[in-house]
Amino acid sequence: MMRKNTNFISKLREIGLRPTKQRVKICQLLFLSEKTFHFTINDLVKKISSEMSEKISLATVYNTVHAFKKKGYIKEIAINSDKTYYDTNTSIHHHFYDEETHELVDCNDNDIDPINLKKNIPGKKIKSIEVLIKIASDNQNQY
Amino acid sequence: MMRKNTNFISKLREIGLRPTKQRVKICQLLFLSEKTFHFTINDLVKKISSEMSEKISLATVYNTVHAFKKKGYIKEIAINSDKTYYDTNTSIHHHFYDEETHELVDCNDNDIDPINLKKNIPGKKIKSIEVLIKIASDNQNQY
DNA sequence: GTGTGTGCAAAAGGTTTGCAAGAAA
DNA sequence: TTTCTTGCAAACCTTTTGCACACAC
Repeated sequence: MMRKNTNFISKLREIGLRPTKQRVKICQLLFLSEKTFHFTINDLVKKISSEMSEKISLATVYNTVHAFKKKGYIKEIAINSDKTYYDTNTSIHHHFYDEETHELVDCNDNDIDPINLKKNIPGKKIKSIEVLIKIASDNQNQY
Repeated sequence: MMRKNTNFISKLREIGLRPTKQRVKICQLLFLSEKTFHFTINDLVKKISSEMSEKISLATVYNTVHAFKKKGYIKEIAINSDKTYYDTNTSIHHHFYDEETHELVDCNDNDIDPINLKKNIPGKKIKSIEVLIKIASDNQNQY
């Protein structure tokens, strides 16, 4: 436990961020568990207030999440939605998005063939390739 | 030209929408050209005000676009939560998204193999499969 | 006339920003 | 002491909503 926090402090230092207690706390919430997961800023804020007496300012949460994203510790998932979804799994993988429940589920590597892109855009570099599979109940219309 | 407008009126009637002059105008802007294109609500509003003296209320633009989407006349593209992007090309196809210019470019069918999904989620139906390829200049970092 | 659709302004929801006070180096 | 970070509130932007008036049928 102490061990973990020390790791987070190094982790933060490595990317040039001062290990403030807010950042270490957010690190714990995002990276302590083995399992990766998806979250929104709101999810994270709720998690924070359920685990701490003092709360972390919204601005700080946004700042920290942006910094982690910039450093590649987390990924943003492309979904047209009213909020931004993040993923603590930064490896290349794809998602199912349930339009009704707004739930996001990982799509296993075995479940989809690798995307084979035959075109490049001159002068441009590919930053990411994401597949989003939108799903909904079997027994209803789209709307 | 008159011919086209008459078509739009039928098109609207077919899906149970009264052909008001606002809806016909938006039809013209979206469907008159052979070429399909991508747009945001803001793009559309600007187009409207550059072509009409009277402008169409924002609420009406949103209502109309939502109605068209619901009826399958246009498609929403999953990119991120900043704004909603629409496509007048409703066929299955994928996109390049330039993170710097925020430009959206169609990915040709020949440029990418069809997505082969081997997994189903029980009780759920697949509504869409979208591939988004994020690109940026060759000569810079991600941010 | 009846029922829809439009326009306006206000509100909502998520996200960003400016700045003073506080913590880390 | 200097520089970075936090917290707060206000600002922002896109999208939604409520309601009176206007239009389509």
